[in-house]
Amino acid sequence: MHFELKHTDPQSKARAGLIHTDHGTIETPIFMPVGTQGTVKGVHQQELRDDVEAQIILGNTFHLYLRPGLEVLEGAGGLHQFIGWERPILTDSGGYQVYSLAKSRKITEEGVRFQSHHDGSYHFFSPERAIDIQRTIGADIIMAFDECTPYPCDYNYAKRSMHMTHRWLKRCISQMDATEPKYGYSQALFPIVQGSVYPDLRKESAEFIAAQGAVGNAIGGLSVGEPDEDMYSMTDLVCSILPADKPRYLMGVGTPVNILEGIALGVDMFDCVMPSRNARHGMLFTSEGTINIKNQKWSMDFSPLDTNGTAYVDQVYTKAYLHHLIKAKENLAIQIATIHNLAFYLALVKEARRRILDGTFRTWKDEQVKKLGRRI
RNA sequence: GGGAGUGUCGCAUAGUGGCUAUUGCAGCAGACUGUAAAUCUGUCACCUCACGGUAUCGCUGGUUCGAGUCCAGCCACUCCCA
Repeated sequence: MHFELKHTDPQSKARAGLIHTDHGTIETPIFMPVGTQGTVKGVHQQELRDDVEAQIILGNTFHLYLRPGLEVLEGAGGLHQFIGWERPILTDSGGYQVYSLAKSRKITEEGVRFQSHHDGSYHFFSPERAIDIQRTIGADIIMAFDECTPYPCDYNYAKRSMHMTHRWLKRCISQMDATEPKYGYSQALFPIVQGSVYPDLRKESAEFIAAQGAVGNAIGGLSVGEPDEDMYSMTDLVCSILPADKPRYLMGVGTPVNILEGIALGVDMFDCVMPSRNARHGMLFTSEGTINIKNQKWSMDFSPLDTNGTAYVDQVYTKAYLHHLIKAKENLAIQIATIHNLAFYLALVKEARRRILDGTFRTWKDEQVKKLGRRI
């Protein structure tokens, strides 16, 4: 994998580039739909490719390891083969589950013991194990095993955790060096900056991560409940330290506004469950702002889902129809809403890229931020 | 005509003498950020922005310190026998 920086916006810190992988090229800035269990919930792979126009999707090491398990994944010839997705895949290492499944795990220097929510069995994730599993899954980009700290997070805890994540990173790198890809194409390891919302910790972490010389770098531990201002200031600080010639991935972010602001600060890659999860819960992100399609007020609104939408569902289906489908708990409601939201996110970053390249990003971004944050 | 049974906030339910009438569904809203989430939370008799106030268990009486609960009459519905 290698990154080709095409242009940096002189009026902001936004960048446009290309990430070349063995499964194809990704245009940045990019949003990556989350497909934890080998599926972006509610969307067919063909729709993901042709309607959403996803260029890369995520999988999750912890969840795929628990089910279907490594035997199946290896037997299938890797995750791409297993799920019928020929474009790039990125896997999260399980570091987020250290945060989200805090009730059922125990952290030590050696690694993390998780208790399965399926059968109560115990599973130990070390940095080495996380790499081995990701070798078997076979994603193009794999993440270092880290601890995603919560918010708020005590300074001393954040500091100790960050140093442990750094030590774990060294072990991940060693394990990468000691192993080979299993399916004939290369895999790139991205390390992750931590440090909670503390500038001195973020600076130290970013410098440590930058020094590893990885082909791409990630910012973790944000969008866990902290104010947006903290997310932006930490992102800004970290981006100023991470190398400019490598892609920067802001993990778990975010709302359309978060993403535009992140792009303006120099972030190249984003992922978030928000467009897919919220779609299932009736929340639509549109060019005019967010709407809750479950609200009674849409029952007689026969206008298209999103007049400015680029996906076919935006023009073919009306708000009243989607309102009806979701109230009736029809599966099609989830499919339409998810395709819409993801297509909206992908169109947003595509337009951002175009604006960066033609020099109109900054003013366009400021206009969009005003519109997209609205509730209609 | 005779007999039996049932009436609880839109629907369905719990409640047979004691504190604020239970729960589910539907309805109306809200939340969701590297997915244990097609989930969760609130609200859901009436008035009030709210604090708070006023009611209510088919109807009317009665017994009782106290009635959704016991008694009587009436009304409605269901079932059985003619």
